[in-house]
Amino acid sequence: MARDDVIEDLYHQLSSLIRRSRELSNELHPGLSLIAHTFLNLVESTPHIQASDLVDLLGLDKSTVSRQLNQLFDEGLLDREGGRPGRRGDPLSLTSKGRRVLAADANQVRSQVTQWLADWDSRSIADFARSIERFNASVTQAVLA
Amino acid sequence: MARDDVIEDLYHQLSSLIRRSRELSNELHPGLSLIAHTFLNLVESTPHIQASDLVDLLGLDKSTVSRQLNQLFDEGLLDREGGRPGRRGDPLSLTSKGRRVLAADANQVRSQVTQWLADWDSRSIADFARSIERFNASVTQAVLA
DNA sequence: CCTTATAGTTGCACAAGTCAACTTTCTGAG
DNA sequence: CTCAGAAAGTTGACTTGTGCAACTATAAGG
Repeated sequence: MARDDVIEDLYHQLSSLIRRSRELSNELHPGLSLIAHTFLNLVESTPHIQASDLVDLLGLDKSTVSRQLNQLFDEGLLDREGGRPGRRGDPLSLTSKGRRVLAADANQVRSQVTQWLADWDSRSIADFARSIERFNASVTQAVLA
Repeated sequence: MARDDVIEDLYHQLSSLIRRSRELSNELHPGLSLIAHTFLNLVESTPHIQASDLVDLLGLDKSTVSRQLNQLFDEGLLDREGGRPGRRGDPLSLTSKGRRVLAADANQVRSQVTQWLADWDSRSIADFARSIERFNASVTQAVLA
């Protein structure tokens, strides 16, 4: 297969995947949205993370991050250490409810994905994950360049 | 690595990819949206395709398809053979402008992806595409079951 | 202290989707 | 043949995630 065709093919597969992403999200997270899960996950795994870090890490607009965070505050999943909205550089942390919800969600994700991939051997899954990672890195690099 | 960890890892990679999908789309299609590209592509490659086929093929709501199509009509990229809006089962086709725009866009996509994947060998790209395809199929199968 | 750069918030707009209600248009049973 | 009901499309109201720009509050350095 010529390189152009290989690339064309990848593009089509990628498109399908992306088009289905909303559906995947819904299946995966009956409770949390993908973006909420991502936020909670980052907060859990990154001590002293603050809003602006999320902006950088996720490449989102600060307004998006602000609103998303406020929603998580309102739902009682996240804590603004110090509790003062608008306070610059205030470290974020999970509430115990947040920890619970995130754990439950992660569980759900794991079992859902496990079900999807029932007939994949672990090697193929790992290879797939590596490919995506490499792809993400390639794109990042190309965009920065 | 335990299977759970492999799966967890895949999930994270998948999440990153999905989160970036909007960005990817924008890079890829300065002109057409991903969804518009998909529509035009399907219409081009499927003789006598009609709106309801798009609904089935893409798993979208008919209202979404209807609006999307009408936008493409308005932009003069698509033809409703017979020109009667609302007519059931009316076959869709590209206008010459549509054909032109699609070709240009496909070109742009190809060169953009080629640039991203500059240091991948074709084999890896093909493998990646196969993995996504398999993944999509696995999900479909699991959802149907 | 006061100025200024920056973090966070808010208003406005938009794209893509859903759902449900409605309108057309076909079609098949009588 | 006709007309009732199924299917295809359209439309309206709403949701979610996003960006941009203008604004406000805050921290920090001279």
